[in-house]
Amino acid sequence: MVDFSVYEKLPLAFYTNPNVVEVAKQLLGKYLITNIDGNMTAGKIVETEAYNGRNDKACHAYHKRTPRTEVMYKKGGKAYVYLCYGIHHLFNIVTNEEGLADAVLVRAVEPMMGVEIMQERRGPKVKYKKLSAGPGTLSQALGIHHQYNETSLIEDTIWIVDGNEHSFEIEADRRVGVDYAGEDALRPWRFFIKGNDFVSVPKRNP
DNA sequence: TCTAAGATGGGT
DNA sequence: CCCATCTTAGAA
Repeated sequence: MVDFSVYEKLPLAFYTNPNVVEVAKQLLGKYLITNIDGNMTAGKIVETEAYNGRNDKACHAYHKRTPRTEVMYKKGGKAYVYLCYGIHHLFNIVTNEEGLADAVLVRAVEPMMGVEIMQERRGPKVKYKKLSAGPGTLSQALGIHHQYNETSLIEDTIWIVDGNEHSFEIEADRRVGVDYAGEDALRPWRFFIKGNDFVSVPKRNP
């Protein structure tokens, strides 16, 4: 079992980066940790998507500030968790400075710690490789509910550490499920670790 | 007020 | 392929 206490929590400056696409790539290989209901669980981030509030129609905050998207306008380093299809709680990381609404959707993690807890949360019939291989399932596995919207990632409920993993290749492809965004749906803003078993959707053939 | 649609996932 | 399930945003 890995001792995560030796790793440093990512500082606020990591999240206030004005380039959300860069942050989405940098998040790959980092460990997302939660301490919820007295249970510590962690997963390696293996798939992310970047969303830009100013030039990207796929972003919930594109040219509009509403109660739901308000958190994205805050300073980077907070969680944006929203309910999708009335069922799934999708976890995003708010980035950029206050007033600039960018976020990174975490689409998949590889279980690293608390696997028994994750299995318990997901149910007994779920196979290991399906524990956290998707944006809805990883939230369930890590215990992230939309009540954690606006949670600071600099505190001790949900946070991210740098495990100094660099031995992987990054692949890029279109984002999933954003066809409504027209030409912006074509942007290659989904990033994932090549060959990782927990990536939710394989790369399209070019 | 009313309603359509949604950054999904699991089952047939 | 079908559908669960409910908030949100935008229309009326």
